[in-house]
Amino acid sequence: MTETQQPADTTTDARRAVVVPEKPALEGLEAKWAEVWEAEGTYTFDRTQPREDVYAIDTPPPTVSGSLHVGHVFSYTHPDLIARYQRMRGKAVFYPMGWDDNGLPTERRVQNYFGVRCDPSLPYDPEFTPPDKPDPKKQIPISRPNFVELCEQLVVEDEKVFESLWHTLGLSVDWSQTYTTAGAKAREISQRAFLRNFARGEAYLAEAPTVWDVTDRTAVAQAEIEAREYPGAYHRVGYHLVPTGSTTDAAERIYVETTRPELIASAVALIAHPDDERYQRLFGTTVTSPVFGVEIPVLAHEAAEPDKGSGLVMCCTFGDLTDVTWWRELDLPVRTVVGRDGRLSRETPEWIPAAAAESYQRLAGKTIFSAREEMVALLREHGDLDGEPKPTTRMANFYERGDKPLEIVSTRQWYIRNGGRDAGLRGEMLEHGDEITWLPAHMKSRYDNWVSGLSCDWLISRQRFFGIPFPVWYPLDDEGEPDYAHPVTPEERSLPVDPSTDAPHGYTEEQRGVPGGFIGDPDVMDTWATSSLTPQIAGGWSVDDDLFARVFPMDLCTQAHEIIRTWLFSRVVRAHYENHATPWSHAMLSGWILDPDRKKMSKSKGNVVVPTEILEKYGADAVRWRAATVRPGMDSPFDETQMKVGRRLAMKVLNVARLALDHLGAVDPDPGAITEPVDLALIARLATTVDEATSSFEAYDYASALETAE
RNA sequence: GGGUGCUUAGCUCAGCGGUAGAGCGCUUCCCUUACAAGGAAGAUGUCACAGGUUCGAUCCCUGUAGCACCCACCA
Repeated sequence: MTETQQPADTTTDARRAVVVPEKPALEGLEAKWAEVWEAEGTYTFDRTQPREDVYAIDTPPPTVSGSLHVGHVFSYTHPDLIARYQRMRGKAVFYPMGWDDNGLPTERRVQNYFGVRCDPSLPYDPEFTPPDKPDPKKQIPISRPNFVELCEQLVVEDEKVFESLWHTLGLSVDWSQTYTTAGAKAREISQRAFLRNFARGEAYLAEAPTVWDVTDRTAVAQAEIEAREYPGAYHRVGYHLVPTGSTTDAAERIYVETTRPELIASAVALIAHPDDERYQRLFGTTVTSPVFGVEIPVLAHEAAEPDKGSGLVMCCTFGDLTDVTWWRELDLPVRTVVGRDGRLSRETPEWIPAAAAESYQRLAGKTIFSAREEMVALLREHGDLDGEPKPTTRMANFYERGDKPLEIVSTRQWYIRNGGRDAGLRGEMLEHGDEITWLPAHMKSRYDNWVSGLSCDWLISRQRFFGIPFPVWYPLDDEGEPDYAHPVTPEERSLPVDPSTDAPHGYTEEQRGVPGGFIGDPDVMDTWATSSLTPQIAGGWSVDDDLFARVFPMDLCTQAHEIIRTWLFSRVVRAHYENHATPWSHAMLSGWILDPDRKKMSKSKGNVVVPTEILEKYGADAVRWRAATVRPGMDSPFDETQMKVGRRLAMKVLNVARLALDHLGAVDPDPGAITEPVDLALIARLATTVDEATSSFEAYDYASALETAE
């Protein structure tokens, strides 16, 4: 080939472009049809239909502050496939879309985007405008109302981006049925449901040890905890058998192995298994803690494992969840040293003897990490550390979005009963699970597994700023102390309320914070406490009961399998209380889209495929085709070479249609007009295909339906 | 430690008690205005492994291994 020659296929293409003027193309079809569907209301829900002619879908409201990857695009295609099938079957399809703009992810995004942080003690500044170039190192403190304003401003922008993507993907959503999880309707419904839970005793306020994230300074629910490996070290620490005036005496010691020596100041007991022969003689006696000389009992409890460490464990209030059990069952005192900021308290606790106050002050105000180092130094100085710390890797609980291990602190929080402390209720929750058709069926075991393993009620309050406030105030007594036992609640018709700006009935704003007056509950509901009501919010429970009666209980919920324990379960809880019903008859769980190395796509791994690019390159039909080949619950590696197959198929369908319309002319609609044996055979074959595809779709097996159709 | 799923062609996956399938990829050839292509032909598998049931097992049962995930696990 010489330099002047063109590659053969290019010349062919060029020639075609001239000869075939109207080259069929997929480009631009998404935008064109999205507009037509919108204008004609093609997917508008027909709310005149009775419940039996309606097919209602509960889809996950995507977190708008996050970013979407191609996995979302795949999983959101799945309910659309079902929606389109049900529409073809004549159902009025209720297919709303929500935006999750609530909670911590939004707060974090606002902090980073605008370079601000919320300081609730500041007054509202109506003049405030965020800096043009935010400095992430120097966040500007702003008031809570200012912060919330920025949140609301940002989520509107985010929602536009998401809606545009869903339009491009061709989801047959009824865009007049959108909701947000932080909007006025969601606030009203969330608050109403909460008030009814409270009135019926299903929601309650309790002061109790709480799993606490020191970074975000908020309580965290059991469902949001994940165990991760975390490096630590065993420290062999000596407790003194004979209380002595001086902790440096060579008194007889017994040893515990702890990874958390910084908590020795909060030790309330040493515990061994009742059958552990090594410690029989010590049960019922007291020992003194190293360095501090605090006297604590040696007790027996079955939860102590003889083969862990020395078999003798230091119970602190609180080091871990087992400590909470011991504290409760053995009636131990609370000796908190770790504060909500993750630092050891600055004041020397009152149970530390005066002689040890100086030692404690070396730890005071330090972070857990620094306090641990200092405590090790103290133990060495006192001769109470046996040998060197032995490095180990252990499992520690983390907030799923956090990067420091969770602490346990005693705080006052709102809970909703979910069966975690009530076997009867737990049984009812399991029965709801039995009523759901799980797709795939084995996903039910995750639900059963989770519900059966619940160990506490559902903690719904968060010490954050952007979220739905609890519609609750507390009266202040003559000393100005809140009376938490007698919360004041609003009338339902005044919802939604913000107790930080609204005064309760019977009080005036001047009485806020003064003795004899009131204070508002400062907390907000966790995002799951709101999204647990998506069927009620989308369906208009308590605000549009006619609509709700036509769409609830719903037919289908679709979601990712990793949020069965959070979103799916919490909706079962709320529907159980509010509607005495299982919220849907079917739950379809999507798997993950993995990268070519079979790793889950995630932003932090940097392996995400951006959906806009892939939609741009191959078109919505190609992406949808690929999504439809992935069966419910299956993980699937993203393979770009597969995209062109779907594109080719879409092109084929388009061209077949053109052939039929342009070359064969109009088809006689009268079936009797078809007499040619070949035509009849083809039509019979088509009928079989339709039958097979239909029965696949009836079983929610869109992948088989696709296979049949192809 | 408890639980779930998976293991079939180079890749992604169907399938099923009766001689192994699709798409992509690969090889060879044909065609060049419905098709950012099309058509025809072809190669490629101890159906993870080991037992058992059966006339017959890739499929059912038991066990083993590997991979993935869920739950529990802070001494």
